[in-house]
Amino acid sequence: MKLTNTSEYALRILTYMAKDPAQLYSAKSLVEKLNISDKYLRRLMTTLSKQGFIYSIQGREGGYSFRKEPSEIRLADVVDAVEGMDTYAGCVLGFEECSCENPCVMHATWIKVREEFLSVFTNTTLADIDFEQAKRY
Amino acid sequence: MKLTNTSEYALRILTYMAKDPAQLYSAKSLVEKLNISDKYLRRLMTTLSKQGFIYSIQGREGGYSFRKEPSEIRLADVVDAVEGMDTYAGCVLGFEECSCENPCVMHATWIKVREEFLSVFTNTTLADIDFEQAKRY
DNA sequence: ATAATATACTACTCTATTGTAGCATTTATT
DNA sequence: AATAAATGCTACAATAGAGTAGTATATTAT
Repeated sequence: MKLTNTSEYALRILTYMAKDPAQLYSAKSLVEKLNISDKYLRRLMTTLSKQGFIYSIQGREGGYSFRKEPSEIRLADVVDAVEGMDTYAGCVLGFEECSCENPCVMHATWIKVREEFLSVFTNTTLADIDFEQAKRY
Repeated sequence: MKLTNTSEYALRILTYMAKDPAQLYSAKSLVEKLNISDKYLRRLMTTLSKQGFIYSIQGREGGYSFRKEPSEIRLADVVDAVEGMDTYAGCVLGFEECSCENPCVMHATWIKVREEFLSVFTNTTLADIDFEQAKRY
């Protein structure tokens, strides 16, 4: 029950930006705040830009800002964009053919966990985050 | 929300064996049934043996059988033995210092998912599996 | 125009997981 | 004792994710 580092980074970045969504953020400022390596963050920002979450503005005084409203960005959308959600929707034992109609022995046990994950990640947007309760960023 | 392949394999093997827990299983029979490569399965069986879940009986007519009762093997124990549960207990954004006292912005959202996972995997043993409902194995 | 400052792109390296090959060891059967 | 059939071990190969380096491109201020 662990996202890839890349998904973690993407969520770190976008949740950080969502706290003040109108601002323009430079790669430099994000790197300093979020403890992600410079080059890797830049590459990820390009991905997030191409996926339509953010604008990237090149040149001096450039940076990144939201293209979509935070309320229109679900956590699952972010994960899906950078690593794909397919893995998270699959069988816990790794069987391709597993489904509710053709379940593996773990299916009934696992589905409770999987549904909770999918439910939280599809029903939570960047605008739903309670920034006040957090002691970080 | 995906286990490693190795964890998947370990659970495939042990849940399969748990359906008829008194039996002695050869590596060959497990490979044929469970679609795991021969060498990798053997290595994994040695790990599961060293971790105390199963006996391994060498020589002709050898094989593997349960050392612990299936009712004493929790799913979390299996995952912990082959890949460690630490990753699954951590912060969704990857912050080392994240906790309920010092939460990240995603903490409240993520904890619901994490607790469901930990609860299911620590409260389910190999004996709790409903083999009748499964259409596989 | 030029310099400064920002992002974009491509290719490479590093690391951990996963998978494979070959040989060694063990034990029952004959 | 020899053979056959099983597991054990060590080293290597393949792959994917993560991270790095260097160069190219774009834009603004002067």
